[in-house]
Amino acid sequence: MTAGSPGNGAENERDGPRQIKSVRTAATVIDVIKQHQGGSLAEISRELELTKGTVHTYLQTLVECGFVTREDGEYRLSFQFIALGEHVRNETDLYMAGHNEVDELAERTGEYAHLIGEERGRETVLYESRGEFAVAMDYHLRMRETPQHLHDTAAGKAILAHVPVDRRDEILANQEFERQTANTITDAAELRETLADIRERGYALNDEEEIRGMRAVGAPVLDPDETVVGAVSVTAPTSRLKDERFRTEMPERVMETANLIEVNLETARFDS
Amino acid sequence: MTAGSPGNGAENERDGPRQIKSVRTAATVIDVIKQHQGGSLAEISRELELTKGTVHTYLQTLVECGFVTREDGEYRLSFQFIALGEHVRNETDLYMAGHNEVDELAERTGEYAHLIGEERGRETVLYESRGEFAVAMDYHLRMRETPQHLHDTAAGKAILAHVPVDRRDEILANQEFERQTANTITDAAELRETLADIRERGYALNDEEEIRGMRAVGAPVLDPDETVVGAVSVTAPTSRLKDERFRTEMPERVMETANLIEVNLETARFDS
DNA sequence: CTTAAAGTTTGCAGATATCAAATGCCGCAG
DNA sequence: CTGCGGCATTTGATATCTGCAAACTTTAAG
Repeated sequence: MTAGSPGNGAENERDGPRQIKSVRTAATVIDVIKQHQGGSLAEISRELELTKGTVHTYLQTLVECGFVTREDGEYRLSFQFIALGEHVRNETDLYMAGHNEVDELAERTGEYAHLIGEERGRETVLYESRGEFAVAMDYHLRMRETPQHLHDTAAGKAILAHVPVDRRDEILANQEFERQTANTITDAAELRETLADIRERGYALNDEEEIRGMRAVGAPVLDPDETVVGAVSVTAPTSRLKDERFRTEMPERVMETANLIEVNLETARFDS
Repeated sequence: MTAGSPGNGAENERDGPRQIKSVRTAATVIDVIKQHQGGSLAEISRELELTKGTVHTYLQTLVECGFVTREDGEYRLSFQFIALGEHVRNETDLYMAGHNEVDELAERTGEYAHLIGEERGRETVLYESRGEFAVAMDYHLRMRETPQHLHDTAAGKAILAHVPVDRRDEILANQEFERQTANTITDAAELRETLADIRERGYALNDEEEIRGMRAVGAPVLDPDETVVGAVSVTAPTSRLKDERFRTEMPERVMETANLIEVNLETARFDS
């Protein structure tokens, strides 16, 4: 090797900092298993373009580490991830400060209420509470299984509106605004305007921008020093969320909850 | 090296199948971050007995892969784990077939109800539902954050009782029965007897064996072909769960729920 | 019984983790 | 302002590990 690239065999990763190639590969293996919802050695190795022998070694390792299990010839992600997820949740101040308030919000509104966290420009559902009128939906399965973009949900827009400008620009630059419905905002300029409004009013609306027939109202949760730590939202069918209720009543409720959570965050210290 | 061991530098792993060392290391890094609830590079490398340079490379990689995030100098496990956990949950037939029934059970009894899955001889909480009398407890945090042993919970014993003998022996051989309270069964012979009873009656009791002051009743969930896939349980303070209610009424309720879930498992196909 | 596909093991050569040490980057004390 | 100490980052060199090819075993199918 002509020593041009950094000691590493970095061909794809543009000379970024040095990394452990095997760990990248292992992460890909996990991802393939996730996408395919489990699979055989042959399937996985075909997908990865690595020899069966190699993939076999990776799977042995991942099983041994407890990330993957094998059941009648099929490899699947193990329950360990459920436990780890729970651990991360309980470590997250926003969750500890907010889940009871979100329960309350769901109860008072009768609809779905969500507590949303942000990381790397994506949103993750930290908690979901279902009010009595909220019917079981599959919609949230998808959004809970992978961190989602921020441009097409009420909570996401609420967060985006309160992120420091430089970081916001970075986030927006690094993703396309995928169109989900006819109402999805896909234009950067338009989104920026909306975000300015949201910042002024203190809440965000989602008018069937993510899912047809569903509206949502979201409000940011801010740190004492005005940093966004996440958002709260309520989601309901358009038929139950319109006019006054959509534009006045629900925003007030949601902002109230967000405020309560902010207070909890300031008062209680969740450090162990 | 005298080429005695298999190509690998396996010094600790008794010549088991070949594994990827870096992946093992990465798993250890994740574990250390989990244990310490986040930490700086210096802390982590001290703990691991690897140079800072090396650990730095690992952390770069894990951040890049989305498993770890960095926030003001502290590394933490990322929200990705929450999403992955959710994914695994939704992939699990027992969860899909059981969580509504467990909600129902919690509502009817007013207590905590749990849906438990088993993997590698450990139990994982797949779902928890809180009835109206069940007070918030911290107890479940610990048990939800790491797969637990099976000998000291009602659900665990219910599962253990219905696992094929050879596997049961293997599980019991590979773990000590850690004493949690004065009532914990720590004697293998005694445990075997109890398990025989459980198999006969169809339910398991936990009489302050895991936590002082708490009792529980658990019943196994079986496949069409009699394989255990998990268990259901109800947990309550001893003061609210005694005499008839503990020994007759609650076992019936819990078994009924377990049965309903079995029916759901048979009827519905959850393959995507 | 034959054949094919999937899974497992192994030797080898080249790629790559790991270390030590240099460098850069704070914040703190004087 | 200066120098010190801890932490984070980068780098070159080399012993080690990874990944392939290919043999071998097992399982499923015809």
